[in-house]
Amino acid sequence: MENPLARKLSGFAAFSDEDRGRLDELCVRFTTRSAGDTLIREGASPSDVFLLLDGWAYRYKVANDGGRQIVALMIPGDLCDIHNFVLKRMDHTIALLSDARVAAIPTERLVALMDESPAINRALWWATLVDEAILREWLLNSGQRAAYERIAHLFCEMWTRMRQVGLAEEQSFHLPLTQEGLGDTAGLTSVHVNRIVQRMRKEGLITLRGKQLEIHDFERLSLIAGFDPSYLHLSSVQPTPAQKLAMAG
Amino acid sequence: MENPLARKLSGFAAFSDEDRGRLDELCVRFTTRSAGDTLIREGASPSDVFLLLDGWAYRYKVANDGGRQIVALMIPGDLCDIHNFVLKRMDHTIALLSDARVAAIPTERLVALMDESPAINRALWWATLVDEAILREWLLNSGQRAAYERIAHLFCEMWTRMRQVGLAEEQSFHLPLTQEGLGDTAGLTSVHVNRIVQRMRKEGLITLRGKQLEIHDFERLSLIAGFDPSYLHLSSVQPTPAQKLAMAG
DNA sequence: CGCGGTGTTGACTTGCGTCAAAGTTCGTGG
DNA sequence: CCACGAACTTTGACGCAAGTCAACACCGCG
Repeated sequence: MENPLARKLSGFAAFSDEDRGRLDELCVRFTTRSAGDTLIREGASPSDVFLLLDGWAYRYKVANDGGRQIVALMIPGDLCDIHNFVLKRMDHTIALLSDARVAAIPTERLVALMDESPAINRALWWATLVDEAILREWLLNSGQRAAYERIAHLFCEMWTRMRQVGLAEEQSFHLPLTQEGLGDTAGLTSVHVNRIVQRMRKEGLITLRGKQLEIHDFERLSLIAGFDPSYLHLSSVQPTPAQKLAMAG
Repeated sequence: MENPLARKLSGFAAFSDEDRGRLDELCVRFTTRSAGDTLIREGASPSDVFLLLDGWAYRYKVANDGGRQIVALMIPGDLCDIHNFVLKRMDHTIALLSDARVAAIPTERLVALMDESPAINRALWWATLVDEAILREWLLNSGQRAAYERIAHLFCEMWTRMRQVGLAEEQSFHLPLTQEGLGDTAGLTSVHVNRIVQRMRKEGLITLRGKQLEIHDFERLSLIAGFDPSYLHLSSVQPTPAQKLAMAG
């Protein structure tokens, strides 16, 4: 499967050949950008919507005291900002975690596409609402879970999402985040993230080396995290260990 | 102004008389519910979208250990779940914080409306994207701000939103949240919320009594919170003290 | 081969949680 | 109109998870 957008959206629904063609068309013109590049800055009013073809990006906001909060992680197939077809100003910044190929889609093109195809329109709603659902889960993560569980949850989510777009192995995937990046995502210090990663290693749960994360025991990890993938709203998901446990108990 | 949905959406754009009529039509059939009632339960697949005409509601999720996280507060004019026209299962629960009047709009009606009127379609996208923007700000709040700032930020946001729909006085508004509710929203214990509220009182910032919040010094409060309302994407907002400071410095 | 960005470790501090007991407010029914 | 109980608020003593600071080690890259 070539087109990562189609691959992602097909987690929600199937498309006609015609729609398939329209989606493919969006991906043909792209540029290559390097890790660390800022795609869209807070306050800007971009006229393009960016589509990640390859590599990782992230949204972040900064607090008054300079603390950075990563509010979303984006992987291939994710649209960087549908927002801008309605909202005038970006309320956060988007930057790249790794080198990436990025397609810039003129906003009008996307709007036209939603008019042309009800299926695509619906699929874009789906993608937006899933992003929102992920934010809710992250808020639960930040507000209610201890650091150890939080990191476990983040690992489970990213493995599941990478899996869905065909970019994760059975046990491992590329995770281009430093420990500081993990901290900024989970609302923790890099020092504390380090201690947690150490502990996960000691307990045989994971290997994390050179931006490659290997999960040795996904079942145990998801139990620790209280991870239940239903918030990702994928059309077909297996029940997780946590769910099975809930059903049994 | 009668219709709270129209009042809210007009924070984004003006509507033709025809669209105005369509929006009014949505509000005619409503039921009255009491504080504490659950509107939609996690896991359900509702066939109606609820519109809050009156009173407050909230979305929440619970963690494995029983901790409750409030992931959204809803005030009159807010739509409880556009989600369900695309997503099959609710990933969170919606309940009432106060007695409320609620209009149930059949999902198909809403979908039809979006087809009939591009302006309404756009406005609903706007409302959804603003909800998402609020979630991002809450995540920043939870992840990066200290407890005192967090509560201050919550107060600033809710005053601003209540103001926008015409339900806040110059200095005060009805806030039907217990201190435990504030805690579940901000990721804090009710005990700690209490200590913070005490401190805010001592510093002359607020009066909080019997679900009525009075903000004596919004400017100071928003400076403490680092509150910048631009994430609410209202069409016309005054620059805040925090913004003025940033511009000056 | 050296440098900058990471990761690792230890000692120390602190904000917030926990537990537990009073105090207060409010709605309800006698 | 009062009495009662339930829900909410307040207070204090204490513990701990996570932050801070600082030094050092590692690793990959130019």
